[in-house]
Amino acid sequence: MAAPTATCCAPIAREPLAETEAAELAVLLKAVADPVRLRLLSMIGSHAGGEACVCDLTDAFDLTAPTISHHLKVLRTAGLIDCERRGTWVYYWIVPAAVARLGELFSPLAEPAAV
Amino acid sequence: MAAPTATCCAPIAREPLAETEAAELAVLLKAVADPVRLRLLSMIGSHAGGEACVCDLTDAFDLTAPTISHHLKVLRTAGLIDCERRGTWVYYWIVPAAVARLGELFSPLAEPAAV
DNA sequence: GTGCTGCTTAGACAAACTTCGAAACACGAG
DNA sequence: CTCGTGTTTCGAAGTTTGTCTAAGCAGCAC
Repeated sequence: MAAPTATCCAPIAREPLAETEAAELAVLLKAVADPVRLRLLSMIGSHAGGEACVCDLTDAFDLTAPTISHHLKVLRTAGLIDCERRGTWVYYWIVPAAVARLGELFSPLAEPAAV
Repeated sequence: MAAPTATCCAPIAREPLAETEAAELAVLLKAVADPVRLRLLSMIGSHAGGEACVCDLTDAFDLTAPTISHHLKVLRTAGLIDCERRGTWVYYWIVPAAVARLGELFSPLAEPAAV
């Protein structure tokens, strides 16, 4: 930390991800790094009208309702989806800005690394 | 499970993520859903020449060498990075195709949900 | 060959995550 | 108001993950 060894290779010229930002993005990624939540997100996103109610989502899985509710809460806490109660049912929809941030994250890394 | 209630909303017209594919993508996402691995990936990707040696990566963290090696192995197992030993040191670089797949995953969901 | 440095593997443990069952809350119907 | 349905919250098991120490393998210097 104090004195670089200077025997290996050049130090990192540009450190694109600070420790704080990495932790913040990891929370976002961890929210989608689960098969159930990934499918939930895609179901909500591909649903006609851009909204899906919990009952539809629950029926699509072999999981109990509390489990689905928990996963939805994780996605909502991460800011990836939002919800509203309309009468008996609760409807969920995607927050495009948050999802777009994930997509943009990997764009610069996907290129073949310029000098 | 057996009989759909048919009282709530329309069934999902298009289910974009099959159970198998979701599980496969979750493995990929879980590999980057960690602050340390996220920073490792960005460090390797932003390093001059597109390659980074382990000694540089280890020095940048307050973690022991085995821990860094473990995280690198997770990224390598996921196919996101590759490595080669050249003499004393081991060099890592990014596999652009694998990273690009992550970026493309969120593109259709980031749009404001067509009808 | 012997010793030193760099990196990985193996095993162990604490923390976090996923899932469940039971209970509580919200809303409409009668 | 009371009841039934839909959804969330509350604890509690079982599993996975992140980190460490100790040990092993690979290559350079002498």
